[in-house]
Amino acid sequence: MGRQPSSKPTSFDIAYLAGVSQPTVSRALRGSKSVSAATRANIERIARELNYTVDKNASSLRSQRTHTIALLFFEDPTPDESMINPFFLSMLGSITRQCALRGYDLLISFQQMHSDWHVDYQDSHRSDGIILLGYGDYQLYRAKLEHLVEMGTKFVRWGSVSKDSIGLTVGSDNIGAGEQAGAHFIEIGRRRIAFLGDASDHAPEFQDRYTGLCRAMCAAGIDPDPALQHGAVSSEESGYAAARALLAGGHAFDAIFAASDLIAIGAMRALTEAGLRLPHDVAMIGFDDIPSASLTSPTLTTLMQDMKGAGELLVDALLRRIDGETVEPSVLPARLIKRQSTAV
Amino acid sequence: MGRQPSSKPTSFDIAYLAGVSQPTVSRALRGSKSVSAATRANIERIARELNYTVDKNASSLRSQRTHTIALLFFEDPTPDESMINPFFLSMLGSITRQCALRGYDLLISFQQMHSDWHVDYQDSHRSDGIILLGYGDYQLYRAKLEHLVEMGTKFVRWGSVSKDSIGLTVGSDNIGAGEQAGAHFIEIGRRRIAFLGDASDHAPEFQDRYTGLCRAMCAAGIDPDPALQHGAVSSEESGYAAARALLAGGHAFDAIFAASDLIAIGAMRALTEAGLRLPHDVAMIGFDDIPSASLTSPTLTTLMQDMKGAGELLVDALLRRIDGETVEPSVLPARLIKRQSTAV
DNA sequence: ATAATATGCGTATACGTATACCCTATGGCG
DNA sequence: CGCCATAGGGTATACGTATACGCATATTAT
Repeated sequence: MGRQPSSKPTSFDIAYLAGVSQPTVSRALRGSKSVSAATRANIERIARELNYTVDKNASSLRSQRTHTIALLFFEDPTPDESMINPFFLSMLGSITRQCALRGYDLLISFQQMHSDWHVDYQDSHRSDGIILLGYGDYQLYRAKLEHLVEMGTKFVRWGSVSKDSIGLTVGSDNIGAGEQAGAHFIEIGRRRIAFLGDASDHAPEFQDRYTGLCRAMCAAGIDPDPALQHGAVSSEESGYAAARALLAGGHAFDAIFAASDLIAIGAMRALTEAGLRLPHDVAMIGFDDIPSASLTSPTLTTLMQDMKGAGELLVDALLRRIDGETVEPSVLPARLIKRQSTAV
Repeated sequence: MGRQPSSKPTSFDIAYLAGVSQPTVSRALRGSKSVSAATRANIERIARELNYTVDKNASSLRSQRTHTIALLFFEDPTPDESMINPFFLSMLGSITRQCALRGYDLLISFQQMHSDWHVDYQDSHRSDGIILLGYGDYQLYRAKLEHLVEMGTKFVRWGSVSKDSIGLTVGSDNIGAGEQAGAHFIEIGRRRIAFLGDASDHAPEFQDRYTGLCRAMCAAGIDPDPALQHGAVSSEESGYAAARALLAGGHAFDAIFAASDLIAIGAMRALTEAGLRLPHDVAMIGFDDIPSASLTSPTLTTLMQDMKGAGELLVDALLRRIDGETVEPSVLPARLIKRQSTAV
């Protein structure tokens, strides 16, 4: 039976049926305390019966609040399809869930690092705030972040948390994680520990992981050898190349700390090809605990970031910024997952 | 120098500066042909200078078009965090890109299959249409899809394409893919081929894959043995359990077609534990070509779906439906990726 | 009993854009 | 030279909600 009143009901329709004015309907549904319990109940009942739902556009236009947050995802190296870092994908899950819980919609967009996202999204009133995710050259990033701050845009960023980082940042304790990796290597008797990953200030997170590693080594009285550090971005190929370079360097090593699991997987391939046995000849630790980490042979010891906590924290921090609070950066601990690649 | 006019510029501001009326600004920026080239150029220049950007809410409210599409993602078995099928995640990439290309925003939301998404999203005017993604019990799904159709909601669904499927569907050629798997097994001399995956009408895609397998076997004069089919949902644990059941069944088999790579990976674990050698004793084919498929040992032969094409097709089909066209369902071919698990 | 609140709601209006409609000036045509 | 079509753009208004005010009635304080 088509009992369709021909078009979607508005707050006027339900006001008429409830015998009140339209503003009262608005107040009732938004939970204003200046409407009596009886009236509110009646309005809610009618609204439910009519399948009424607040028009998001009208609501946002009037209140200047969209109840939507935008997630901008950067992919710097690969404009090609789909080889997204699995780590961010799982964070996506917890972010969406957290948004839903808080009654926010999530707008998502993939961007090239060099595009003009900072202009476009700064405001066409699409969202109340922005979450920034992704790796990429930090120095490129920097200018755009500054622009956002200048424009007063509300945003949170996932990345390296330090005093001089721009805007509000949430991230893993990369230094602490690096220390864990180093301590674990030392515990199993390794002393010549290599690091694969960009350790410059173009990649602050990787840099922090390296710093942590060095710190652990120093604490154990070992002097980190700069010759054992080779740059790499987070990809399998890049890890493969870095490991080849390390081998070609001719400096002895008995352990590798890779700045990401993808790097580690590429490196393992290079080492295996070179006839080295893992973990006997070279122990390996990765970073992220992507699903593939438990499928490599040997299975990969790695540092698991708290993705669930990360998503929740990012959303929470952003919403508080939107509400005008001053929010402090926060840091999440990482957990070492021991697998075969460090089992001696 | 803060030359901020205190608040975001509106079309009135730029109309004033251009010496025209507000509607002319609107027309010029939307590309109406009833505004002279000179006027339009002038307006566009001023708009750019002021960093003017059309207010999405006002625009949508007036025009009743949001230029946004919603992506609803279902996860039936796991309400827990993050173990999303990697296949859908990579489709996400191509969907977002395609949306961006077409000038649409993408709203994303994860849903439990049994929640009331069909009511909530049907329209609070958040989006012009919906893309539905995810596995789950099809019979549960069915009723909600019918409701959507009834309400006139525009949507596209990723899934099994058949005559009786509800609404507009885009999907892989699962039957053809199953045939490819079967033909490949037969080509390498296998005849006792098992299938791991739900083959009932609760999972039409898996059912189609099984149908294709059977078809290939029949074409080769082999009679499919129902005892070699064991139900499984798309997860590693489920694949492990199914393979255990298959082994326990006591019926001989020399090949397994798994309905997904996750199932295949779980099954490989079970077989290895049981002392079977792959591919010598049992050949294996999976489905999806997730990143992990090239990391298992042996590496996994699998069917790769055209995710890039899928995303594009989904978005394209939906936009055409939104524009009122009648759109036919479409089917995408899958490609067999041969790896070690079928290399005899 | 009267002034001072508070409660519950109606009136009016603003949010910023898009579109239906109308008007003017021009040019082409007979 | 009068008529009509057309280009170009102005006027008025609608989209559906949220909020600033104001105004009764009910409640308390004095």
